[in-house]
Amino acid sequence: MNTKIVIPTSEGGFTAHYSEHGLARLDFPTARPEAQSEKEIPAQVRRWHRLTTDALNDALAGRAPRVLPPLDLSAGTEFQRHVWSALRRIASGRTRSYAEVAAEIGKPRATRAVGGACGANPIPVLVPCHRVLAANHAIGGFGGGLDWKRKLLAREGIEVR
DNA sequence: ATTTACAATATGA
DNA sequence: TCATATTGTAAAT
Repeated sequence: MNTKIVIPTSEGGFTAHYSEHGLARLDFPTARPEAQSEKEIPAQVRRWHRLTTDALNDALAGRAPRVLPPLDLSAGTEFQRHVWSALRRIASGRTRSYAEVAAEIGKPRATRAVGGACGANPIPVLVPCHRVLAANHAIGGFGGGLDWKRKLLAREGIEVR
């Protein structure tokens, strides 16, 4: 049972997908606005959605969200969930290298695999995959588009060469 | 069932 | 500077 709701922000309309366990996915604004499935939005989802909206707007303003909705990461593999929880520990305005993230989850040689997990991250911004840079502080890549990564980093006051 | 490509990086030539 | 081994996934073959 899924619910899909668009979140208007200063950067465009993000699309939030909720499962029965919480926020399952967050998509960057698409050029063409998707049809919004209204139907009946469960009261619980609406509560989560308010938290998501607040958290997203805080994040886009360069502030650390004070509260996050429950995240449903059951879609990922065990390795990916480890990476994602490591990402959520990165403080706003701070960065890590792919190698550091790999070391943190106990697999220091899986740096490239970490890149793969970041690319599979279903909840960008709130799971701060954009705070992961290459070891030399180069920007690396970004699945949602490098422009987004630069913008998000700039909002947090992080300089990239 | 194998091979390839990825948002990497350390190492050795 | 360039080639390569390493690691987890997904996609292509």
